[in-house]
Amino acid sequence: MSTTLPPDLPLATRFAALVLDWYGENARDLPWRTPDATPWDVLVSEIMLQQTPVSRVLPAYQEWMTRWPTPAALAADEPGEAVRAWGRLGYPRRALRLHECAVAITSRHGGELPTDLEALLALPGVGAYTARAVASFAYRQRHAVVDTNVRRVLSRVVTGVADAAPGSATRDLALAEPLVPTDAGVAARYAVAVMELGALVCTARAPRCADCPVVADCAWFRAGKPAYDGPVRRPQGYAGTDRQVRGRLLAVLRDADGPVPQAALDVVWHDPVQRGRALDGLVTDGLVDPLPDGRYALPGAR
DNA sequence: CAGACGTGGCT
DNA sequence: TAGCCAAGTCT
Repeated sequence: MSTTLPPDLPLATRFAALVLDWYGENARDLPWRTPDATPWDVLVSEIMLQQTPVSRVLPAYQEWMTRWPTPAALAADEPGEAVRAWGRLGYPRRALRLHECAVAITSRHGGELPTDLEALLALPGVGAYTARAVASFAYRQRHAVVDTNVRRVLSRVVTGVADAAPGSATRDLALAEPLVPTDAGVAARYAVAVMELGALVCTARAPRCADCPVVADCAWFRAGKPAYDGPVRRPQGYAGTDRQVRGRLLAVLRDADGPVPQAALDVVWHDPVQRGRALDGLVTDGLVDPLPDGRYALPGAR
């Protein structure tokens, strides 16, 4: 990567210009980024991409959008079908919330995604990141859009630290805001560009600094790429947890054509106490419906 | 604010 | 191999 930008430009100006230029040549061709992508397309992709890699989202996304191209289409179907189509993307509550989103959008917003941040934030499963992502990517508004990629990039470039400490959304936005270009359209392209840089170059594991367009402005690189020495992140353990049991229980229901007997669920985990707790949790979350006859099913229309 | 919440690929 | 990591949100 090379640049001929004057080195005396303010960091914010240089950073945005360099990242935008890089994005122009290195952006991936993803279906939710096409010019004809609707706000609904953007929202569905954002929800699916929460904690889930692009490679796994791609096939599920294509199938989902073919089946439910509009919020009204999804709202007209049963929530259990959304959970089933979610497949093995993980965190299936997202499927349920996406269905709730579709219902809310259809009933309260005439079937169109709202355009203002407050209304977006009010939708189920839409938080500080996703609301700004939709407002920016779909409506070309000017917002600081901060996800884990952006947090890492800014931590390195601006703060000079290898990784963002677990922090508040307020602090993240304060760090990101000064770098956002003034013009809304430019800001929207900048938002996706910084994320892309974090996803492809300024990665968590083995950053490709040699290919980075802003390496000359990176405080972390200039400091010799010191190792992260901040607060230790909590372990992410999975084996043996309720989450694993929930996953197995739900997989049985996803793969079944209809309601299943208790016995079909009992075989997936040896410990009846943990199994019962996990099943109760799924019912509480609305991911599983206990039927009057003792069987269990994915949530129906009710 | 810390912890819960899935899943699979990569090092 | 075991652990790390992936476009977060909710409580």
